[in-house]
Amino acid sequence: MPELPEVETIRRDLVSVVTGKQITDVTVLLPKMVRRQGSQDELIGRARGRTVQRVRRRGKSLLCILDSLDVLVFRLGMTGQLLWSHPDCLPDEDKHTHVIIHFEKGGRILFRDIRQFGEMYLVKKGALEKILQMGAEPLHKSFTLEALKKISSSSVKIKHLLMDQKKIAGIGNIYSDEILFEAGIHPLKRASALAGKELQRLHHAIGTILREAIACKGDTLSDYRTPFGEKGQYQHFHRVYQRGGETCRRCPAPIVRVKLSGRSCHFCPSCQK
DNA sequence: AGTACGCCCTGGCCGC
DNA sequence: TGCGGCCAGGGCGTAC
Repeated sequence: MPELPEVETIRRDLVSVVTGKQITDVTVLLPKMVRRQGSQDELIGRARGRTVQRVRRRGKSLLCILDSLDVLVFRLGMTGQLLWSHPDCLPDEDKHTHVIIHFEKGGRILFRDIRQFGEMYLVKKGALEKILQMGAEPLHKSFTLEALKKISSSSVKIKHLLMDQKKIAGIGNIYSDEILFEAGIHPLKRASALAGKELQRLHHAIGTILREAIACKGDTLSDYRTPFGEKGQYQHFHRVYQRGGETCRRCPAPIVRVKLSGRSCHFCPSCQK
């Protein structure tokens, strides 16, 4: 479940190996992973021979900006991985490897995805924001308390608001639970009902939790790996996520788990009001 | 406008 | 040992 901290970790690793490198070919093993293109051949044709100028991230999407000003977009869904493979350092492709980006001198990015919820596509740089339709970048300096206040005017549950990619980009089920615990806010509370102090705590918690998780190289509950095959470490620091029934880290109450439109939601009923 | 649910999909886990 | 059934859920489409 790569969320912002995991994708940011992937980005930081990939920057060092693909920046300035030429894409020599693209192998598509599972065509449905390539979306929005007229055909997979169109994507292959436009990517082949181009050089990666920059590797960026927007929300949970990883972006490779090519010298043609085409952008190669990867969305990893639940179980997507971008693994760096080189003649001197495995891994090799397997049945879950759906696309391979070949680089000069033998380097490859393997796009693996066990559940196949991910996707990739190529888009003109100028059309990127319109197609992504993403909200604020929570770690960007433009994401001020005022910006959060504006977003929070709706009456949706705050847990849903945090996970709404059109409002705030990059937060998923794990980090929304962790952020709300850190802020001491009940996940079912209406966004518009949050007091000024609560919004302040929420704004602070978003930055704190996401930065903490990036420092841990993300969260490996099952499938997530960095491009170099490392696991993240943030799972060892969960306050609430997947701790249903266990004791709260701040008080004697047990962590509660509820279902919220098909998603699990964890919180401390005593610390989060 | 908000909410719920099914769909896509695989592997892990449980009970028999 | 194996097999059916259920669960996990990001994002999207649809229904209420």
